[in-house]
Amino acid sequence: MTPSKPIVPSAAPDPYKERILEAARELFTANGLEAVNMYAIAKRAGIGQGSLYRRFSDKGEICSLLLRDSTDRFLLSLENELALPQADKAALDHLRSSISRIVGFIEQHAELLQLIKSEFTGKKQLTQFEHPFFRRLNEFLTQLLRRAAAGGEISPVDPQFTATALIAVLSPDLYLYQMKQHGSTKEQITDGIFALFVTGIQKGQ
Amino acid sequence: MTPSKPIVPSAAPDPYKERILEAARELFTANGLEAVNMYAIAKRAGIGQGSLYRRFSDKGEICSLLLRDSTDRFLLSLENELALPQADKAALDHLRSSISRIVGFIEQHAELLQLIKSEFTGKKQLTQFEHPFFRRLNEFLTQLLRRAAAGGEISPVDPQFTATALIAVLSPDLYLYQMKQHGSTKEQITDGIFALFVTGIQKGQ
DNA sequence: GGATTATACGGACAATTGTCCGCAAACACA
DNA sequence: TGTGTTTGCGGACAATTGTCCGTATAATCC
Repeated sequence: MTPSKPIVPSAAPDPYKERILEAARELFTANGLEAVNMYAIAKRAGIGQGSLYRRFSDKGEICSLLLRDSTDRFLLSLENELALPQADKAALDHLRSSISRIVGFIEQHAELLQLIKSEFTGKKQLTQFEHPFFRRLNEFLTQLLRRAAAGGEISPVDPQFTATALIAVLSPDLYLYQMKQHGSTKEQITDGIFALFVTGIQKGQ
Repeated sequence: MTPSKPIVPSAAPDPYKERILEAARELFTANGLEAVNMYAIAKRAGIGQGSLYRRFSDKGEICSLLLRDSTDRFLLSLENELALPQADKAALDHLRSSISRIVGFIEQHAELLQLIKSEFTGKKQLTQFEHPFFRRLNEFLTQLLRRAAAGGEISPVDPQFTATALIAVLSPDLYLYQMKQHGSTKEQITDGIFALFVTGIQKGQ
């Protein structure tokens, strides 16, 4: 039994992955996302294309992992709040503040998220909603909506569908479109979402 | 001056386009959308790849044109209703029935629309909202929402943003996801959208 | 009507993606 | 330590996309 790897699996899970991510990060920051291809990443990492594709089937997966730290921290911070004891009737306020934070996150990483999404939906026959990030976000939002429903805060909507619809509206695609085509600000977009997904489903009034 | 072409420009705008669309249609129905590539379409149409790419930069554009008849007829029928004299306070009902019809259309052409969308957003730096079909749908929905706002039927939301959000929710992506992952029916999806985009923005109650 | 310019066809070619397999290093077992 | 097995590296290669340019045909102009 070799004590180098089996004992601490997190210490060196795959040295190649690190080198690939390092190479990708360097090339991305130097040339932009679009200008970098898989061959160049393999070359830069000093490995063969086969070894690269064995780990990442496309650029989107590399970007996903580059964002992994950020997304994990972000999702965890959302999820942790969910575990805290809440005052009654606070779920909708909680939803409102979560949406604000999510829009902020989308804004911060719009370009990378957009590429991840297009690669993810392009190859594979998948929808954006099946990506781990959106899947986890969906679970979070569904739970929040269920809580609001249980507390009688909202009219009887389907929490699962509403969460998915909310994610569709929170997608980087819509964000980038509103910015580019209509010069919307982050605040305008957030308010627009509030109107539909907070005020709109609020019970009474 | 040759009297063959200039006089009736609609008679033979581009004989090649017809042959390409014909070839594509045949190959698509025979082998499915995914299995057909641009080279095969050019070969089948009996032309060079250059001539094909001069007219269609990718498969998505070919699909767009294959759907063109359907989309045109559909959008025109929506738009024509808008021109009809309406009773006051009918805009929201009109929106409701339009949503139903749009969901039906999405359902009918989900696969093609999905491919059009992914090609359109993949190459080019465009969002789905910039595709002519969604652009026109957006204008239609915006106008309907403006009318509802003018009639005091809805709370003061931004019609333009709300229309875009509605389109995000009406995208084939969400439709296919709900069907595949949650076994939703067309009716459940339609009801979910009604709750957010009709009942939700309705004024009073 | 002969010369010049414009148009556009189509296949060769470059670029990129993704796969496959020969080969070598690591491992397992006796 | 020798032998058989497994793993996985990496580059050659196939597949596909998209571009480019030599060339033929049509239009325009003396």
